[in-house]
Amino acid sequence: MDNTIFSLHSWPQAILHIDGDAFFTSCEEVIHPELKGKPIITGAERGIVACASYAAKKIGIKRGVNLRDAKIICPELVVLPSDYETYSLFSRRMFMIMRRFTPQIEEYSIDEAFADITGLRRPLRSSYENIARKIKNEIQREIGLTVSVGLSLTKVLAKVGSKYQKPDGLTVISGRSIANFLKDLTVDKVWGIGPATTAHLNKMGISTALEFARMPEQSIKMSFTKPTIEIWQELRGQSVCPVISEEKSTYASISKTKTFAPSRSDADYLFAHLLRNLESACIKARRYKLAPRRIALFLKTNKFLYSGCEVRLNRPSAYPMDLSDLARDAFDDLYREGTLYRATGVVLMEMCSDLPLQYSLFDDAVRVDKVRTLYEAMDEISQRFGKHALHLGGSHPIEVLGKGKRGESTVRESTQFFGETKRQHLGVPILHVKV
DNA sequence: TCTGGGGTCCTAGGACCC
DNA sequence: TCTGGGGTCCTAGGACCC
Repeated sequence: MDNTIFSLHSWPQAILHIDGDAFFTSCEEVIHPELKGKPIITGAERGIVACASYAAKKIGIKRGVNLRDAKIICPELVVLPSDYETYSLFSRRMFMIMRRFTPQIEEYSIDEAFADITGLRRPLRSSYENIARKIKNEIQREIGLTVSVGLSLTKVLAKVGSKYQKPDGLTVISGRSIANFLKDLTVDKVWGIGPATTAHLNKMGISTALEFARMPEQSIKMSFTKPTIEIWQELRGQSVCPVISEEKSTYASISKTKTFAPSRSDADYLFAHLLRNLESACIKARRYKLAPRRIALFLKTNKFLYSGCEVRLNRPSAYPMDLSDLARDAFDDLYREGTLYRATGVVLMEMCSDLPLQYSLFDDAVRVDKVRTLYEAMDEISQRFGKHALHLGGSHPIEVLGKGKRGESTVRESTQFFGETKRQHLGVPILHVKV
C-alpha cells in the first residue's frame, strides 16, 4: 500500500476517541445485573428503540425500530424507558476517569469523548497505546462499562478507530497504517460525511475513504466547502480539528418541538401546543440563566412542510409572559385553517446571559422586575412539583387533552374551566398577576 | 429510515452603504 | 439612463451530528 501522501512522523499528535458500547442499555445492566446479557432496549417513552443491547442487536433489533416490530422479532424483549439522569451520572464518572490522565478532554456527547494525549508518553511512562488501554480498563473496572477506543493522529481518524472494532475494542491507527484502515471504508461511514456529500463524491467516482483522502488538494478545494476540506485533511493525518476541553456552559440556541399523532387542524389545540413548547424552551433557558434576543416559531404540516417566522425582541427575555402576545401574532400569521399539522416548534436564538438586566427605554422597569420575581417563584414550585406545574392558561388545553380522551369537547371543557372566552384565554396569559 | 428531538456550523445571496 | 466596485451585515437554509 502506498502511504506517501500521509504523515510519516510517528505521532505528531495523539488523539483518543472513547465511545461507550450500547451506552444506555449497558448502564441499565450495571444497575440491574439480572438483565445482563438479555435482549433489552430503552426508548419505551418514545415508542422507538433508542438504544439496543448487544444481545438485542444480535437478533436484529436496531436503533430507530418501532417497538411493536421489535416485540414481534423478540417477544421476550425487555423494554425500558430511557433514564437520562442516571446515564448522565455514568457519563460523568466516565469523563472523570479520563480527566485523571489529562485535562484535555472534550465531552462530545453523553457517551463519547475525545482526549488529546499528545506528549504524555514521558510523564506517564507509557506508550500511547498503553495509555489508551489503561483508561479503557479503569472505566471498565470502576464503573462496569465497556468502551471502544480509537487512537490516532486526528479526531476524524480516532473516530474511525473507535468504530472499527466494537464492542470493547481498542484500535490504533498510526500514520503508517492509515491507508489500510481507509481502503475498505466507504465515505458515508466517515464522521462528518452525510448523504449529500456522499452523493457528490460518488458522482465524482469516489466511493472509499482512501480514494477521498487521495484526491488532489486542488479538486478538493474546488468542489467542497470548509467542513469537508477539514475532514479530507484529518483523514490524511493532519490534525486541524482541535480537542476543545472548555466545558460547555451555554447554548447558541434552545429549541423545543413535539410531534402529535394524529395530525390536527384546530387552532386552539395547535396554539396551546406552541405555547407549551415556548414554556419548555424558556424553562431550559432560565435554568442556564440565558435569555434569547430572537425567537422563531413554526408549524409543521402533516406533509412535513414548515411555515415559520422569526422575531427579534426589543429586550432579551426567557419569560413566556413577555412572549405570549408575540406568539399569538405569529401563530395567527402562520396558521391556515383546514391544514393538518403534525407538530409545532419554538427556537430561542442568540442567547445571552440573563444576569445584567437591561431595560429598554420603553419598558416599565417595575413590571419587568415583577415578572422576573414571579418566574423565580414558579421555577421553584416546578422544582418541587414537576415541570409545567404552573403554566400559562393558554397552554392548558393540551394538558387536559394529554391526560383525557381525544376530542374537541375536552378543549372546550378546559376553556370553560377558566370561565373565559376562547379568544381571551388564548391571547392573554391566564395567570393574572398584578404588575 | 416514510421521518423523533435537540443541537452546531457554514455559506450564498440580498440589503444597504460609500 | 443597461449602470462600477467594494465592503459589511443579516438571514435563510443546507448539511451534519448524536
